[in-house]
Amino acid sequence: MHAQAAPLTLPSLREACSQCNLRELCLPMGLSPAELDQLDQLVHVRRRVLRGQHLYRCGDAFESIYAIKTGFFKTDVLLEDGREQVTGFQMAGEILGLDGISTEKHTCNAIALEDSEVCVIPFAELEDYSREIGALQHHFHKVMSREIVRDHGVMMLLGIMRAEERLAAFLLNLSQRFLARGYSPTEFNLRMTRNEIGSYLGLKLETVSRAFSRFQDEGLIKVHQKHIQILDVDGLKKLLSDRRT
Amino acid sequence: MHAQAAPLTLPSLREACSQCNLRELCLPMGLSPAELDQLDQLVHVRRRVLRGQHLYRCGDAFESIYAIKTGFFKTDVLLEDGREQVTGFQMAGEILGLDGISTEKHTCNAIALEDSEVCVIPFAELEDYSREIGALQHHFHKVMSREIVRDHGVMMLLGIMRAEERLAAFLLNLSQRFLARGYSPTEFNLRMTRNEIGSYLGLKLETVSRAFSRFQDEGLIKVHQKHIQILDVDGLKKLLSDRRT
DNA sequence: CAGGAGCTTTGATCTGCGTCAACGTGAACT
DNA sequence: AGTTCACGTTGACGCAGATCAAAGCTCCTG
Repeated sequence: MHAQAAPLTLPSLREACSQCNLRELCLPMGLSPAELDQLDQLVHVRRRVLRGQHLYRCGDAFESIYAIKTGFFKTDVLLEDGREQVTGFQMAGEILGLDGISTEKHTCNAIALEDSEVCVIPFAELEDYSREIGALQHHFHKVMSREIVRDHGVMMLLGIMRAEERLAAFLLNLSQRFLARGYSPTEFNLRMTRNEIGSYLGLKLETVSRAFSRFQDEGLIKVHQKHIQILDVDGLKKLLSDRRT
Repeated sequence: MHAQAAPLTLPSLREACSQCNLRELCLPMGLSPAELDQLDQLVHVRRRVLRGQHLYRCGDAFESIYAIKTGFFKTDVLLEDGREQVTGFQMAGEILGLDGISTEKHTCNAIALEDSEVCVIPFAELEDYSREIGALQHHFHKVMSREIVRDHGVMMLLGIMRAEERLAAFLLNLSQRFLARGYSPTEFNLRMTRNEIGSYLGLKLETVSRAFSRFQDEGLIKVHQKHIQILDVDGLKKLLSDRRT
């Protein structure tokens, strides 16, 4: 079927949830120290996924969800004719695989955009722990709900925004997520190609490229290939609210 | 704030989950009779929502999710400038309000498209019962996951399909859902306007209207105002696969 | 049953983004 | 240092769907 990195059993608990610096962004958010110790039992396998490799594919049996420890992913759905809809970009602390719960098969592909490492969370066990730890149960529900809200945001992008609004919203969203992870919100490297951005935003790569150039001409950002510097956050935000009728 | 129908305490258990004819579509799906009896304790308020009224609004505090007992809803997000993105249409047996879990505020509006009745499911209590009834917990997770998968489908509609493909997909989706509820999959009344369909599909109402007319000219459907008759299901399906490059 | 409001249909025209094409750029090889 | 290849930029042109406009249909209300 498909090449899959060998699962990696944890040699120690040094990197267990309780010690992980992502714990306040990730699934263990808001758990007490005692509860956190319980959670350390849950995550006992980690998996390395090299750039370009699939973490899972559409149609794969669903058994686990994944928390990104390091790296960057995209999820996409492919049509028979080869067209691709990128449904999201995920970074450290975010959860992958929630789509598989409903049918017990994954319904999209998850592909690493850089060398990455994920914590494998066996779903049946997560449900067991959730029944014991109310805070975990509740937080997991929040994670799923957040994904639904995020999807609604993407629908708005795709349904009612024009090209430049979409790209501005995209940049601002990345910016915030980098900030939340302690990185610069104004200067970062894109991990995805123009084509992937376009596929996410419902645009062609040429349109994405032109919009980047336009933003640069207007002094909103500085772009050099994948390197982005945001010079005028408010200017970008204004693009979102200043919508022509 | 906003007008709200008075909650309706159940006078009897005649319409409790265990007796409800939607139980195999709705939250109680797959529960044992004993578990079903437990669930009857959970749903003790029902609410009537007249056509055009809001079940909840964006910004309202989140306390409950809702199972549609009868009727038809839309959910939407409004932009300051008045533009609307319809994020979904919901019918009997489907669950509303999952978006509110993440922030404890609703992030969209839910509006009845016909006089409707919903079962109010206090969310904190649902979580309590979920911790006791594994099958309920698991099914609730499936419901949330299904919503995520559905959203991905909408992204594909909006991101990569052309106008007629979107409308065909929309009609086929409605058709299946009516079938699952024991109604004719080939003849039904739309509860939403052309404008609402357009807003859902990322199209203008004129484009929706034209696409309906074209489908009719091609003998795929018969349309008269809100009444739809599907004459050639396979023809509609073919529209989805026969995508031009 | 007249008048009007809301929705739908249809035609004419416009435009934002897609498409096609050519060229530029940088990183990873030899 | 030169070659290659994937990715990005830019320009010219075309088209799907938006916009503008007008008229028709249905169902309400007085």
